[in-house]
Amino acid sequence: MSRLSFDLLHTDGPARRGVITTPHGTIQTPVFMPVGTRASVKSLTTDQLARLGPEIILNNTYHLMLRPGVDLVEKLGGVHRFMGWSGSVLTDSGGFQLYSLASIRKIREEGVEFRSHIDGAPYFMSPESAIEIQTRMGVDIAMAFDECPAYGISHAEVEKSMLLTHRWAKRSLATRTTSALFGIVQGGVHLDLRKRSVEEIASMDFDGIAIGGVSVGEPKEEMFEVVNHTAPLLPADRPRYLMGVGTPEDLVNGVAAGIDMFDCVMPTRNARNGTIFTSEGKLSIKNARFAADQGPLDPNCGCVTCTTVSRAYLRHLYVNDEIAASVYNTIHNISFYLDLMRSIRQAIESGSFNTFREGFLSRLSNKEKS
RNA sequence: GGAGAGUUGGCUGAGCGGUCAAAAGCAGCAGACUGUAAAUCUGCCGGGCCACGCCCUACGGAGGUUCGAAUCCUCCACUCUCCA
Repeated sequence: MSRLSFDLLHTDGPARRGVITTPHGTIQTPVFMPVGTRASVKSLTTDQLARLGPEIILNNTYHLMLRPGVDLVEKLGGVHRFMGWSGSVLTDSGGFQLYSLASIRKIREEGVEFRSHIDGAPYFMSPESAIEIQTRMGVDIAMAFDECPAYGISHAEVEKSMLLTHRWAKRSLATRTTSALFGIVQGGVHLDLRKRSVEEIASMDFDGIAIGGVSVGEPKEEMFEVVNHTAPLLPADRPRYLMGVGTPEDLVNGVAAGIDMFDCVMPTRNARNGTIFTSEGKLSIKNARFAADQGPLDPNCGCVTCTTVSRAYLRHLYVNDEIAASVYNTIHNISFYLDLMRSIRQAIESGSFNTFREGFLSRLSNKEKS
């Protein structure tokens, strides 16, 4: 009973089509994982989420550690049972919060002193405790505890941070037991550091490898310079996970670089903020021009939202702060992302990924112009 | 019939001689969001321009005082409260 297995089914150039197997089922890759930070994909019930068909979602160690706390989650049977979710769960280790909550933490060699963003209470997280927490919560895939450096700091500082991430990676791995564990490559936008980081992380026995430290404010060209440079260096026999990415275009481009897994808050957060992803580009449902638009959000979408309600109704819900606006929009955006990944997988299987990609990107750029 | 309070930009509502095209909130319009401190945040919001400066029209209406008025005075209109 291995923690995790990965089978590479097809390749189409650098693009890969595979299957990950966890104790909670199989995951067809390339995959997009909806983010459910606090054991909830915001604005959806677990049932609503399940109907959309994702095979794996994210939770967050830091947030669940603060509330409701690991002891309780463990006592209640782990995150799956806690939220009534039967698919796979990957947890971020809390490493990203070293970046997003930089003002309320102090990093040391042993680990990090956090202040809870909720009540200011002090917490300490180490690589060991981060992995232990994730394991006790019963997640399928845990992430190594890493430091995600901010964009714009010096090469020397990024290197120092990267080396800490490497040392923490070893300690994370030494703590692995039942949950699968992914290592995280860092190195900022510096290609030499990325290469060194891959060499270090890939030499360890992780169940998968992630590229972290992107989409932290760097220009998109730099992000893809890093991804295009780093992904090909990763071992082919393990899943490759690009953390925190991204837009629909980013997913397509990421797959083209050889990435297997993605996660991003964008479809869920943007849904709550009124931005809708469609086959014709994104739109803001707040716009006055949709006030009397009887059409669906996306004419090419078969989701519950698109098959039952109009843009006019969705705008009305949004403008009136109705909770249903978030629900409908989230259902659609997640559906759109999952459909996109399905199309990508089919394209790889049929050896037409490049054609698919070119068509997809040119369709979007045409929309930008018009 | 008597006494008092009030009338400000789409709405609520500050301002009470210059620094006021007029606070703030709401509404409206648009934008951002990438391992979620986010159902959040940002910008615009009288009109016009040869726009980081100028012109026009504006604080119930009409006059007046003043170098200068949304702010002071007079009259008019309307609204509200209290006493008969």
